[in-house]
Amino acid sequence: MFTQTSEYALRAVAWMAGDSEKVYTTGEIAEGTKVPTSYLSKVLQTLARAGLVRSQRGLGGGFSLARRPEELTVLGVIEVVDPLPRIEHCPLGSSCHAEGLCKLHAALDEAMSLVEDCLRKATIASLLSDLPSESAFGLPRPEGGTDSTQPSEGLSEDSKDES
Amino acid sequence: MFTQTSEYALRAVAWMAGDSEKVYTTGEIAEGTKVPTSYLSKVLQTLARAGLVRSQRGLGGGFSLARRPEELTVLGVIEVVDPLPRIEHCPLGSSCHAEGLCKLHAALDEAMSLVEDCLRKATIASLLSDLPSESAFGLPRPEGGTDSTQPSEGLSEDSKDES
DNA sequence: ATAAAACTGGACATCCTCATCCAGATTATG
DNA sequence: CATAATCTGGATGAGGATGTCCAGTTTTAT
Repeated sequence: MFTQTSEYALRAVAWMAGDSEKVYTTGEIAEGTKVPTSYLSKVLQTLARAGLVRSQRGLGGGFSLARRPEELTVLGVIEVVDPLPRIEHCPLGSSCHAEGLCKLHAALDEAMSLVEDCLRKATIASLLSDLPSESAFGLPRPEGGTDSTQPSEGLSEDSKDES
Repeated sequence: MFTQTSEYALRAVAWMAGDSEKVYTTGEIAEGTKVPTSYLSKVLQTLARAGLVRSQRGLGGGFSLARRPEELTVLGVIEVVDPLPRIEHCPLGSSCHAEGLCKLHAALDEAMSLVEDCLRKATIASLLSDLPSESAFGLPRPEGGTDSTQPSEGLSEDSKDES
């Protein structure tokens, strides 16, 4: 359904969101997510090029989330590494005089749109423990639940440079 | 999202449902659905083994639907050729002490379940013209929406041998 | 400056999906 | 029976997704 690569990317982002400010090395993320280290390296590069994570070379370097977990969605990560293949028009084109084929593809694409809607609503922040008793990690989870910040994924850059 | 093979199988079934009693040769189905003939041959074999279509060798032989279009669902065809990969449990298993990973996979699987629900409701019959003025095919579409006829897909055989 | 840590990017290996081809088996027709 | 039509099933190959490896570059610490 989703590609392995997408799933790896999501594991990495979700895991890094556990401490969304920290800088992790590839090896740390690989160990925490059980993703093959050298392959994860490629996936992280893709995420970095898309601006979802920041990369820092050299001693003490690594990867860190470029946005707050509330601003990241499951769909946004997927779209960066392996976009869902929407069916724009019947693959048989103009020659589709066949009975059900256009409707078939419309039905398949409708299912795809349900997936998109569902995963667009799922922010990375929503994946972290929302059980109030579970805040044993010192993470000052941004209060207020689904707050004012709109999950915006497609932006290539924004000017929030708080470093 | 869905595999090419699933999509081919669905094209074949949907196309054959245009005249659900007729016997089609592989070549006819391939031409009508724009699926590579020799690959379609494999796909039809899979459908035949699963009992969704009947195969008949020899001169005058070919493939025909083994069930009425109202009894076939999009999901049923998919499950036969390339089942949707549901995520039963977190792939990280017992070592998943990570924050969001279990919830991540739960979210992904929830999306999958939406797809299943959506495609289970979509019968092959529903892909044929359902414009009420368009009932030119003598198909008494099961009135009343979700009616009594249960789309039952997984059966390996049933005793409705009306030939 | 030097060394160590860490990402970057290209080359390469492996596996699976998609696709083709063909010899063989089955069936209808004359 | 002989022939043609048709499915069956195995061998084979192309291409992409997945995964590995390593030399090169950047950065920090001493």
